[in-house]
Amino acid sequence: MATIKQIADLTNVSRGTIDRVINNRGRVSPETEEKVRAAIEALNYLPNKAGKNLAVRKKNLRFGFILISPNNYNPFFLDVEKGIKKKAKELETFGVSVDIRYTSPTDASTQIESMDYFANNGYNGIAITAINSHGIAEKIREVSSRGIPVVTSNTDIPASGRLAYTGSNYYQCGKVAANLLGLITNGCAKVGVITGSENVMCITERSLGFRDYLQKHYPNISYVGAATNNRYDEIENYLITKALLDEHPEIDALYLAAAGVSGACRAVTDSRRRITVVANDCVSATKELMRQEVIAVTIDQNPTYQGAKPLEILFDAATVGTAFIEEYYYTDAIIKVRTNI
Amino acid sequence: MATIKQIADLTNVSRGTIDRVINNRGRVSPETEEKVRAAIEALNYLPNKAGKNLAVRKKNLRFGFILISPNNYNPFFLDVEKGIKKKAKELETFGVSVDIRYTSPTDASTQIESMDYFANNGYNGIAITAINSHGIAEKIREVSSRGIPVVTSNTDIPASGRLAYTGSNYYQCGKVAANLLGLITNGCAKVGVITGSENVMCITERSLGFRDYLQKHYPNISYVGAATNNRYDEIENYLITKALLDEHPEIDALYLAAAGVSGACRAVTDSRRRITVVANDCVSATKELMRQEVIAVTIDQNPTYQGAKPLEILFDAATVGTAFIEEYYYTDAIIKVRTNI
DNA sequence: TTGAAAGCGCTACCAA
DNA sequence: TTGGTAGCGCTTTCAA
Repeated sequence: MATIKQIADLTNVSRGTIDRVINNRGRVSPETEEKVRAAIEALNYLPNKAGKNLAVRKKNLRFGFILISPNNYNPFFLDVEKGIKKKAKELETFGVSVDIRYTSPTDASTQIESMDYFANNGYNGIAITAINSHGIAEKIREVSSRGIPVVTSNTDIPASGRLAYTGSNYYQCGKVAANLLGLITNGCAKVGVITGSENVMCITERSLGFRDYLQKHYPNISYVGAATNNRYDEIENYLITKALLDEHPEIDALYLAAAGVSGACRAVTDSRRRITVVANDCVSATKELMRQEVIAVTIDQNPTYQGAKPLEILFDAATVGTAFIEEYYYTDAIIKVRTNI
Repeated sequence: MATIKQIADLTNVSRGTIDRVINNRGRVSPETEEKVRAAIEALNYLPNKAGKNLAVRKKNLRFGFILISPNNYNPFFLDVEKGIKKKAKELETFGVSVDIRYTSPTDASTQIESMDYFANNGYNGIAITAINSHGIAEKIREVSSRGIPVVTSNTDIPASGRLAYTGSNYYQCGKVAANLLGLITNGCAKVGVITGSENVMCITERSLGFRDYLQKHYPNISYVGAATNNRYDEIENYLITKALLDEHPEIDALYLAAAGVSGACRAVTDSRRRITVVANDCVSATKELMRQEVIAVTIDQNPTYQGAKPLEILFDAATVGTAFIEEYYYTDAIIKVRTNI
């Protein structure tokens, strides 16, 4: 509970100099630095957040968020957007402003362009739902090296110099889905999987976790086949699901590893077969389908957190520094059934 | 984003007076008050949290938490305690200190005594995992009317003048448990329920939600019978569960509505029958039993939140005031299976 | 009833 | 390289 002032009194060094030592701003002689550090140690100094929060107003921090457009592509990002806006309001009181730029989930160039825009216009940090592309990785590296921290959200690009990742542990989500499918089918089923483009959603990871867990724990659940949707399109999803079900009349369970639940579920209800459906995420269409008992259970991934947390991380990085920031902020695998949506 | 200073400049009234108006401290003439309120409206003034947080240090706030002892009675409260300690550390930076007093889950007098202790020793707010007793309700009313806000946690006493409640919506938890039991048993089972003392855990609410949902949605699940444990004792729980299972050999599903999973599950494994077990909470014994696939699924209630949130509410009440504080802060019904614990 | 000023802890700036 | 000072927004105290 020591303060900078107390350290100043103890060491007979001015508060400004103490500040320079604490925040490694340089321009301090080795002797005074050592003296100050000793006092910091002795008094067990910890920076006071309230003080910092007040002083940071003068910096007029600005953060940019590059987000897959929820309206044009994937409604999942609606809740991410909610999280962004809520946190942005919260940060207003600290003089922080937040701007969002929306991009396509497939076109890396719009994301790169937005990165440049934020980086070249004085923004102090960037969050991005990053497309899995080499160009993005390079751009993140460049921006980071210019001293602008970047946080990935929802989709990670590990080897890019980004400060942190917030989002799902996709492999685990797949395992949880398999776990539930096993419980619901009493460990006996013929299962099909509907997957999607691997550009954004790390769907391969989910499918992998799903298959691994089934293989290990449920010998009587057989993996019949998978269908892949490479477009962001409910109709395409309907068609590939229908084709899979037609081709495999024995399928009695379905794992929807990607977005596009409406199309897939329409094919399920059209088939008039009794199929246990396990999905991911919890957009409004999913909620409705759970109420209708078409989808039995879904694995959600806390989208509002994925919007809010990156901004919190960037704010912390700008105030208390990057020392205490971890690399991974995984969201829980949140199980939803019709009674807890 | 207006500040008190800006309002002062606009109205030619001093900052102290503005403060008196904003916080209703009185001693302001009607004319100036009106003038100030108009300016507040016009500039859309919102108090700045960072400023308040800094100034509040001088108050040296102290909060008391009255907690059912996790070590002597129910390990569930271990995680509540964790939440308390984490938030207490966080609040240290604002000059706040937090003290915990532990009580029995059955003896109301120790809780009343602790309430008096906190109230008579200058504490600025009290959180309590309240026993359902008339004496407690009266004491909460008394303390509240003395201007010390009280927040109930885990167990509510609505008609007591308490400021807010944080914790489970027990009825909903019961519904979720029934929902899952229905899914896992494919809507066909003979179910028994193990309940416990209704003093603390609102177990009646859970059982009610459970039965209501089964009745409404699963006509082929029959409710065979219930056993009640009135002691906080694993052995008692073992004995009553064993008795229930012996009495009803047809039981193939069990809902553990109360604490005491070890005893109940021992009776289940001893029986060598295949029984689908749905539990509540996620203490370490529960986790282990899920790994062993004795318990299929459990409904958790975010105990750390139940420790942290009451302190946050008391802090907000002491800084920004009680105007924006809601009455109910329900925790989600968190579904846990072996892959997401 | 009102105003002026100090102070909460930290940071930034200018002067030395 | 260091010190002094003003200021972030709010509260409190003392004086008028």
